[in-house]
Amino acid sequence: MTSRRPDLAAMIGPLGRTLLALEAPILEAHGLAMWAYAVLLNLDSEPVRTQNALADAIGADKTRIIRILDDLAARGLIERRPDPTDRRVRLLSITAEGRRLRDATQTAIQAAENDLLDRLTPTERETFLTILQKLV
Amino acid sequence: MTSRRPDLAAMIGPLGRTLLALEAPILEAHGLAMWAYAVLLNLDSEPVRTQNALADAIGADKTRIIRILDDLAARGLIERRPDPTDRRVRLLSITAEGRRLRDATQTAIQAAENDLLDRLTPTERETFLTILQKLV
DNA sequence: TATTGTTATACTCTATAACTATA
DNA sequence: TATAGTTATAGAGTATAACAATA
Repeated sequence: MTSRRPDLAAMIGPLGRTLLALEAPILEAHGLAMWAYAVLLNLDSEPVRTQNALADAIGADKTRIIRILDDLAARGLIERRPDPTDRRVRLLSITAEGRRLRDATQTAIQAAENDLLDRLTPTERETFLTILQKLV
Repeated sequence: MTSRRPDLAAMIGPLGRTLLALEAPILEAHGLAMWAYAVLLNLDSEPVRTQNALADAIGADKTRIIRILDDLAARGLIERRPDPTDRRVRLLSITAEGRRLRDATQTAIQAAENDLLDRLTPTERETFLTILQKLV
């Protein structure tokens, strides 16, 4: 017997597109491409070893993030230096300015997302976010 | 003060990719491309007037679905005939065979999705689906 | 020989613009 | 003139394969 619910993907897909459309102008206003923002989000205090690992972490592919890292480094938002112990690998870290930009952008984005989440009751909202984290 | 939650998009995005990867082999096994499946899902008993409307409904663009409709029609899964009252527009309807294929595919997909949803308690699962529908 | 990062290339997906046929 | 559908083309995004440096 079919459960007769909408497909999960049929809901997640459009929701994702909505969020993307919501973020696009905010990202542009902050001078960040989507993947650049994803990179900044995944660079925290501790440096990330290997660009490969970073690419995996954000669901991209290693060849794709190179241009993005070039740009971010050129703008002083991240630092990319060779690992002294293995000069093949690059240690990636976010700079103070990068962190500032990332946080400002995130604040704006989450504010926009909150407008959407306001359709939910506070409990629903809490539950939804918890479950999402559980699924991802 | 920042809420310090992960961005909604940062969770929906990867979840969407996961679902896509989950569906890909199932869709292929049933001989359906992703957008073709989306079309079949949105065609129910009542015919859809204008391809434009259908494209909007699935978040695609009118030029994109034409090839897909051609293919589906050639395979007898949908019917596309001119509206007698305005011969510019096409009336789109799903055939019995199309419905059969769509339902079989959906059953398989939802079964796969259920494996993922099994990480949740029954109540969480219920709430999650309800909230998702509310947001989309 | 294997691995990290890089570059160049090919491929897919999507959007834009121009065309037709109807109205 | 405006609209539905179509086609052709260009552009963006992504993946594949080959390369250099290091281990």
